[in-house]
Amino acid sequence: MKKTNTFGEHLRNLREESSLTLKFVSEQIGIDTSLLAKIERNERPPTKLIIKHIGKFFKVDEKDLLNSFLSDQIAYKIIDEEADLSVLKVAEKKVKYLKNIQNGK
Amino acid sequence: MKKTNTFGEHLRNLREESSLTLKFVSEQIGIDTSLLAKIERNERPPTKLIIKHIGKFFKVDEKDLLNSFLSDQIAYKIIDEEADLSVLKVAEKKVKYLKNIQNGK
DNA sequence: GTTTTATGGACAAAAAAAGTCCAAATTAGT
DNA sequence: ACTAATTTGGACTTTTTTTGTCCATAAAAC
Repeated sequence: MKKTNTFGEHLRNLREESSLTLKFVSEQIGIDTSLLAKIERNERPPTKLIIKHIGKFFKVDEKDLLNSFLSDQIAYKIIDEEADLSVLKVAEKKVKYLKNIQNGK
Repeated sequence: MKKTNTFGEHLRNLREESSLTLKFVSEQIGIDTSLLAKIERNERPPTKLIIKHIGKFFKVDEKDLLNSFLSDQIAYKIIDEEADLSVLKVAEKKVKYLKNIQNGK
């Protein structure tokens, strides 16, 4: 079974499994070392472009990374709004509802 | 059973049920008419402060409104990232995971 | 103990959000 | 149909947030 990790943790794992330094990876990816470090610690969000570069560099599916980051964002939002998990259920219904509207009711 | 509505739809319902105009309500709430109209049509997000004022004005629970808005945000994000609903499940796990970290593992 | 690696915070530039204004469109009232 | 009221749309300005870098300190490796 797959472990539940944050995006940053996942990224750090990828890097450490290949025994690479922040400096090296950040240079390959084209961002500052400090920024990459913060992304790994979930102190800064990655941009879509950075995610793309990460996917390419580590040869992992970009879409998976995007989804991982998206679920992080949602989780962090729930936490810092101190909201109940039930909003996720409501959100799910709304997605379906809104998609119906987009097509034809 | 309660209908699934977006925040804006809910707000519009509240206003129309009391037969009030955008102009009137927006003045009470202290924002421009145009802005309130956009919020009702989900073209602009309400700020927390605006939500507070709305709650006060219509005498509905602010917390409920905040949750309603939060689930909207999540739903819209899922839709425009074209993500699968499964990210919600992942997000749920992450919330639990992150809350554990915050306390003591 | 020196060199490499990682972290923290301050800062500047760029991007996004917030709100207003006003004009155009739609709806209601007569 | 005419007028007045209401709602919508978009352009614009100001504020706030985000993004990324730089540099100094801390920690780890050698």
